[in-house]
Amino acid sequence: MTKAKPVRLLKLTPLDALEQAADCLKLLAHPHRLRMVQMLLQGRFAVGELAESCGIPSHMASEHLRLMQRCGFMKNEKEGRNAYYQIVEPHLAHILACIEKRFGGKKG
Amino acid sequence: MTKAKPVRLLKLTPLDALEQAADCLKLLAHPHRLRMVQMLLQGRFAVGELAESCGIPSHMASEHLRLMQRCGFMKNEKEGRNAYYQIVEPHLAHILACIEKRFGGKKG
DNA sequence: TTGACAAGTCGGAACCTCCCGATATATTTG
DNA sequence: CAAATATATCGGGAGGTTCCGACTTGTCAA
Repeated sequence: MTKAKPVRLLKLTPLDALEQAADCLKLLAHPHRLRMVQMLLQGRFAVGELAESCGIPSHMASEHLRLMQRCGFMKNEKEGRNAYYQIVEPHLAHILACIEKRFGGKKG
Repeated sequence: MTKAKPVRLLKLTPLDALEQAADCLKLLAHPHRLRMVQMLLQGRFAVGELAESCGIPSHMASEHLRLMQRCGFMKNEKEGRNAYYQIVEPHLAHILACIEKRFGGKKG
């Protein structure tokens, strides 16, 4: 026997799946995008409303939303001159819940 | 009354807390760091073992670990010429569970 | 049709992250 | 002591992200 590494019964996610996961987390890892996701999990909002709540110009909100739409987090519906976005990735609710639990879902 | 924005009873995390959250997520958003966290949630490992499992040189693992230590995710214990790392942020387990549920905790 | 408004797109500057080779420090072994 | 091993640190180049102003497109209202 050659040193016999103790393999300790690990459950490891393959690295290429972790790479996908990392890409999704990178997308979430932005305060304005987190705020938009948090709002959209609670209601229906147009780009301008999301932008105002983040304190950014609406063309930047539009870019953030486009990124999140591309990776399958959300879709949009046009209505007159407004565009309403909607979460379509169900796991976002779980992850946001984790984040809120750690970073002030409650008072402090 | 002036237009009376419908405030829709939203629960919003303040932007500065979301900024902290985003910083933590950025740190997690890397396939090798995710693998290391996943391993350390299941056992005790030295830098070299973590590095080997990620397929990277150990001095790079060391850097990743230092970043995660700085932000309070983990601490280390030296033992002879080895350094063993240990998760100290309890919420990492929850977030990793979310990630595994979405990105192949099981087979596919 | 004209003007105002909402949303989306484009190009570029500033900044940050990732990765690497080289080097440093500490510990054990001969 | 010198050599080997494990970990940590440093400097820099490549590539990516964020943000912004300027512009375009599409819609509604007068």
